[in-house]
Amino acid sequence: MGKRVTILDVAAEAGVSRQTVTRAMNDMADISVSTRQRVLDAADRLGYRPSRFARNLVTRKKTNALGLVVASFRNPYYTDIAADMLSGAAERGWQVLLAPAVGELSDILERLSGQVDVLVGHFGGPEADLREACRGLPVVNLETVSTLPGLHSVHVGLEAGIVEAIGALRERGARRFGMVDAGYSRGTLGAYEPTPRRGWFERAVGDQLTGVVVADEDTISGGGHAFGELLRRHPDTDAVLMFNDLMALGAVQNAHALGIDVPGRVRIVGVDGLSLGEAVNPPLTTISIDRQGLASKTLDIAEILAEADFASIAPIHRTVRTEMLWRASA
Amino acid sequence: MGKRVTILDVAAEAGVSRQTVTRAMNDMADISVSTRQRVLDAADRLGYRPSRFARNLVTRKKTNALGLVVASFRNPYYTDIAADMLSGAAERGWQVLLAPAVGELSDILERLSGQVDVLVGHFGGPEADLREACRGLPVVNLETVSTLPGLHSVHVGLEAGIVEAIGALRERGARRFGMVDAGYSRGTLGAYEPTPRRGWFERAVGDQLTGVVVADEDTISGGGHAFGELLRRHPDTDAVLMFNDLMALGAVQNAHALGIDVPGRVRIVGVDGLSLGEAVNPPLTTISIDRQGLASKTLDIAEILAEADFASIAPIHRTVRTEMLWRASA
DNA sequence: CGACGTGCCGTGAACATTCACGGCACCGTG
DNA sequence: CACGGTGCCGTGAATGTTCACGGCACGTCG
Repeated sequence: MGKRVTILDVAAEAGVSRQTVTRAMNDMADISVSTRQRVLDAADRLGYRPSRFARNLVTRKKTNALGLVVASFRNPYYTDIAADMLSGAAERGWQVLLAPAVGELSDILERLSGQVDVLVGHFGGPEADLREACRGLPVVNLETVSTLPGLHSVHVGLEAGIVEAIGALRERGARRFGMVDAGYSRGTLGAYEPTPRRGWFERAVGDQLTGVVVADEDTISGGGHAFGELLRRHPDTDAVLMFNDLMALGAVQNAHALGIDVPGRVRIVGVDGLSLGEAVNPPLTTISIDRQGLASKTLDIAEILAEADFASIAPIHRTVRTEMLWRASA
Repeated sequence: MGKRVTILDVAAEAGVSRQTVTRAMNDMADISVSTRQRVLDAADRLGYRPSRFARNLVTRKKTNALGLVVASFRNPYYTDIAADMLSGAAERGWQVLLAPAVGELSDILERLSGQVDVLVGHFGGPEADLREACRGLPVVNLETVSTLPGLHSVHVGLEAGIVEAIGALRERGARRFGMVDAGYSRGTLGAYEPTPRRGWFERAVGDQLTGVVVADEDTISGGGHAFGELLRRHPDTDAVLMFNDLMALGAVQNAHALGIDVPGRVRIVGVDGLSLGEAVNPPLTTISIDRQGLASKTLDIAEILAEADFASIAPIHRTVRTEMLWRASA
């Protein structure tokens, strides 16, 4: 049951041929007004809707589809990127299929792989797994430089941004640096692995490091708690780099609750450049990531991949810059 | 150029038949290991990827696709809904195609209509337009009761929530009520049309109304400014309903900047139930909307629509309840 | 030696639609 | 009447893949 109603059913119902139904449905010429109406009525009566597969199969309009795996919908950073990706894709005539990053990577790819032409997302896991999971499907890895063939990437030049931020903080008098890192559960549960930005931070501050606290959660409250913990353990800290803006928001919030003057006693810097940072007191200073550039560069790569023969294509890598956004928290 | 590489090309390259290529690609039985490898190599060499259209055409697995039009990516309320919709859809084996609500409605629908089975979104415009724009495509209208056939809806019982909130505020001593409404540019640019929730609010407060200010922007800062304006014009206001949480965040923020005690002098209540409300000082009291319920009910309807014959189906309407979330701002 | 099962592979059909082309009736014109 | 043009409609072909089935070679067993 649930037999699909095809164009032939409509044709029979209206007493015409397939082609005439097509003409009626697609507002084409060579059909009389009465016939068109009769066909339309029949289609309506039967609830006919052309199969999108059969249609796209024959009129291969090359309507490209891009599969976007969103790391988290609870962090505006990712939804901003998704938004930019969506509007950019619409401009270029691309379709976007979205999937949340829940469950096993292989499951997600399983769902998407048959439906899209290019896969895009923040894939943290091992490259080999990723490459294996989607054989033949080109992948654009966001914020992760990949080396395997078939894996392209858009990288964020955050290291330079951190160096710049630390330098500027020094000019403003900061001498004792601390950081709140995010828990990176890559693989085994609860296993903490330092994030790349922690390494860049530690290299930048050198011996002026007071300490690093790893937050339990990649959230506002998680960042707030970790910030409090950091200052409890290292009270002499006078500048803190928060893993991202969301957590930095919690830090500013918690500093206010603890009666810690920002930026008087502690300067707080986030990463991302969320506009949400303007809504807090004091407004958040942040290393802003050009999310729009990230999206457009990704789409550039996607377009190249769609055009090319895919067989003979070397990994493409692009980089977006960061920019200091001095507000008031640092 | 750009000639698509089909299964026949791979078959020729590997010196086998179509079916053998299928067997190799889909990990099927009845194929020797060496042949499979040879086919896989050939496919890799040619960059072959099966046409998703042809595949889905023949194995009509009924992989339903849902078109989701997201009103705004800058408001967590909508991204929350999208997130719930996405994960719910994944569980039910649905595909989700996302489109941002930019440009003309007809353009958006034009892009999506050929690709999806059901359309879902916050469509504000006139029903007739909507109905016309997607003939034959079932639509689930979010937060708007629709009357035309083919237009189903999930409605939020916000009126009851507002009544409950006002009652509770009265019990807490509030006597002078104000509201910040959102500018609703439906149709002509800049034309303000009162939102439904303004009407519900005014009916609930009766003669205890001090005033209503319409915000320029549906944002944090827009809400903050409007809140300030409201208190400037009606200093005796002791309770304010903000159009949504995002704007309420701005109100709390601005109250702090203006030295207005919350909830001491003014009680502030938002609408939506965003977790973001916890991150501000004082935490935001809000009329929480069950976004997850909204998403799941929407998917329920979508499933019914996908099963049914569509022809003989009456408009389906569901309602989600609201729940007061007492935090500290009221 | 013949019958039968099994591993491996290939061919016709089907999926639902659109495109290209051809046909039929009708009308007007020379 | 012959001819060409036009409005309307229908038939073969094509799209790229999978499913159902059939065939061939080889080995085993009675």
